[in-house]
Amino acid sequence: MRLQTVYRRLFDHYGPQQWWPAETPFEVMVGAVLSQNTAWGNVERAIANLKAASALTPEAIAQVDHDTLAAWLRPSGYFNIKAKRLKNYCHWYLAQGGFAPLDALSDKALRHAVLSVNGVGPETADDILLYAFQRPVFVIDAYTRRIFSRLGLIAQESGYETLRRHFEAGLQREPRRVALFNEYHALIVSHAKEHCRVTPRCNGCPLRRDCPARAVEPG
DNA sequence: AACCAGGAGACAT
DNA sequence: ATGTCTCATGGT
Repeated sequence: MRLQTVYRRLFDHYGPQQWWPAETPFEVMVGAVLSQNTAWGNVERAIANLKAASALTPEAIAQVDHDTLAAWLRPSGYFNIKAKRLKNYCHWYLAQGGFAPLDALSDKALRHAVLSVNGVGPETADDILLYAFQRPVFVIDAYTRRIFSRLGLIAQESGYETLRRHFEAGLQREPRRVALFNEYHALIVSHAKEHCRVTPRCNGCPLRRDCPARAVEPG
């Protein structure tokens, strides 16, 4: 089955997703770090804390002391390490001069720059590139691996870069790649939450005709 | 009451 | 290059 076919089925079933759920590019960046291996609802609580403290700015996060920041981040889990990572990111972001100078970089240069921040790995970097900078990178996450390996379209043991290139190459000829990659990743997350968790819930799954996992829970 | 959630880094091998 | 640990809250 082609990647385009999976996309069409997901879109027809779930509709447009309107991602990323954030009001500004900087909020996307913060959410990208806080969402590492964490349920999104918990991320929202932490971001609400930052907003309530008027601290959802790179300056505020860079300047506040560790314990205060960690307390705001508490609901999103890993609050000590995420406080460090967020501070790392904000110090770097301010040192670069903020959004505009970074936005002037090429896709490749920007990705390399964002990845240089300690605490920003490949998925977090690609969240930031796609959803904050509108660059055509395909985000790979645990859901993507799970769904497409269950469909038999990828090997589960493939590394991040291998998978990213596979998706980007498979969708190379599509028009409006940024909008497509944006919507595709969001649809993957919505689909995983409803039907493709660790223990699959295949009843009503729009991909079940082609998914071997349906045998686990006949639907 | 285990299991899971929109990962990444440090470290050893 | 690849495998194992750690980090931690909140919902199911």
